[in-house]
Amino acid sequence: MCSSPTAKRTGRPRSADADRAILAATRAALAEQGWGRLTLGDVAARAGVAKTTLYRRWAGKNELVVDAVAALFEEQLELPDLGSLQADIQGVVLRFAELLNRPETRTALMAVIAEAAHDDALRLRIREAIVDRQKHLVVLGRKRAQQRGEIPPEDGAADSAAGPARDNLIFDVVAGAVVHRVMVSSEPVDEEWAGRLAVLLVVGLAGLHTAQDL
Amino acid sequence: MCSSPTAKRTGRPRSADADRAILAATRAALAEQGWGRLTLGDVAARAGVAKTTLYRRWAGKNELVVDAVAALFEEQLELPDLGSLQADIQGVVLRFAELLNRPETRTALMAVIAEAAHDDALRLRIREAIVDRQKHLVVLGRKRAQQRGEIPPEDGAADSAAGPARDNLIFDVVAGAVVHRVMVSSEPVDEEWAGRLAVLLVVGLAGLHTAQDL
DNA sequence: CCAGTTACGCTACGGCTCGTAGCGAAACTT
DNA sequence: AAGTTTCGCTACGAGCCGTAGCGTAACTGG
Repeated sequence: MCSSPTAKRTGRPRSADADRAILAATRAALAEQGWGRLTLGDVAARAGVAKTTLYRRWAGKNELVVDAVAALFEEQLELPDLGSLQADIQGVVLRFAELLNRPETRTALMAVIAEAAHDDALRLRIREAIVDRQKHLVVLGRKRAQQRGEIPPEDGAADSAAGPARDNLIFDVVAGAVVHRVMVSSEPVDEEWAGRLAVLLVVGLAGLHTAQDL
Repeated sequence: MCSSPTAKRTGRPRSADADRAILAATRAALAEQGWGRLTLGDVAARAGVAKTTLYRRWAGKNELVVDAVAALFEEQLELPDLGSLQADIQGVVLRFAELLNRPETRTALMAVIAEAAHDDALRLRIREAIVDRQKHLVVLGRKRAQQRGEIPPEDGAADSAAGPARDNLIFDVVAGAVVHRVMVSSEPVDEEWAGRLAVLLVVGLAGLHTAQDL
C-alpha cells in the first residue's frame, strides 16, 4: 500500500553510488572471468561494498548480471535513420554486433538466457530489460519504411495478425542471425556481411507481402 | 607413436556402457535441474558410477555436457527431401525446433555457448560436435536446390568466395532465428512460422543472386 | 598361468563459494 | 531526540569441486 515509485521512505536511503559501482564491477569481473568463474564475493570486493549489501538488492547472480548488461543495451541501442530500410537494417546490425563483441556481453547474455530456460521470473526480467527494447527498433524501422513507401501500409481489415507476426519474425531473424554469427560461428560481423543480411531481409520481406496466403 | 585410432592398448578397457550411462544421466539431470544446479556428483550417482570415473574421461562440466547434447544432434538431425527448397527449409526448421524444445537442450546449449566465449578449446569442440553437423545440412540443401534448378549453379570463375559466404549467411540466419524464437522470444515454432521463415529465405536468396555487386 | 598395465569403486580431504546471521555504526525522517 | 533503514564487518554451516590414495577388477602379452 505504501510503495509508490519514488516513495520517500523513512530510514537511511540506499546509496545510488553503490548501485552504479556494483553494476560496473559486475561488468568488469564478467569481462575478466566470464560467467562461470564470476563470484559475488569478488564483485563486492571490486565495488568496495560488503557482500551483504549485494544480497540485500539482488536475489542472486542471475538478476545482478541481467541488470548489469541491460544498462549497456539501454545506452547503446538506437536506430539511426540512414535513408533506406536496407541501410537502416545494416546500421542496426552493425551496432548490435558491436555490443555483442564486448567481453562483458559475450558470455553474460547467453548465460542468463540459458538460466532463463527454467526460471520464469528471470525470463520476464530479461524480456522487459532487453528484448522489448530491441523489438521496439523493429517496429520503428517498419514504420519508417512505410512512410518512405518501401513497404505497403497496414491493410487493417485483411489480416489483423499478419503485421505483428511479420515484426516478430523479422526481430527473431535479425537478432538471432547476429547472435549466431558472433557467438556460434565466431566470425566477424562486418559491413559486407551486414549488407548481405539487409538485402536478404528487404527482398524477402517484399516476398512475404505478395505471398500473404500463408 | 603408438596411438592409432582404434589402438588395442594393454590393460582394462574403458566400459562403453559406463559412457552411455553417464551421458544419459547427464541429460536426465540437465532436464530436471538445469545447467546451474547440475552437479557432477549427482550425475555420477544417477549413472551408478564413481565420481572419479567421470573426471578420468571429461575435464569438467562443459566438456561433458557438450558430448551429452551432441549425441542428440547426431541422431536427430537430418534433412528430409520434401520436393522443394522452401519445403526442405520448413522441414528442417521444425526438426531443429523440436530438438531445442527438449528440456535437456534448452538450457544446455546456451550455457555451453556462453562458456565457449572465453574457452577456445570448448568452442572448437562445439564446432566439431554440433555446428559443423548443422552447417552440412545447408550445403546439402543448396545442392539439391541447384539440381532442381531453383537456384543458379556455381559460376566458379566469377566470385569464388560468394558461394560459401552465402551458405554461412543462410546457416546463421536459419539456426539463429530458430534459437532466438525458442529461447529468447519463447514462442512456439509451428508450421506457420516455419513457413513464413522459409518464404523469406527463398525469396531473399533469389535477391542475393541478382544483386551480386555487394 | 603369471606378471604387467590400465580402469574401476570407494573414501577422504583441503579449498572455495554460497547465502545468512548478528552486531554496532551511519544516515535520514519526523 | 527517537525511530527506522542501510551499511560494513565478521563469522559460520553447508554444499560442491577436483584430487589423492588404496585395494580390486578386467584385459594383454609372454
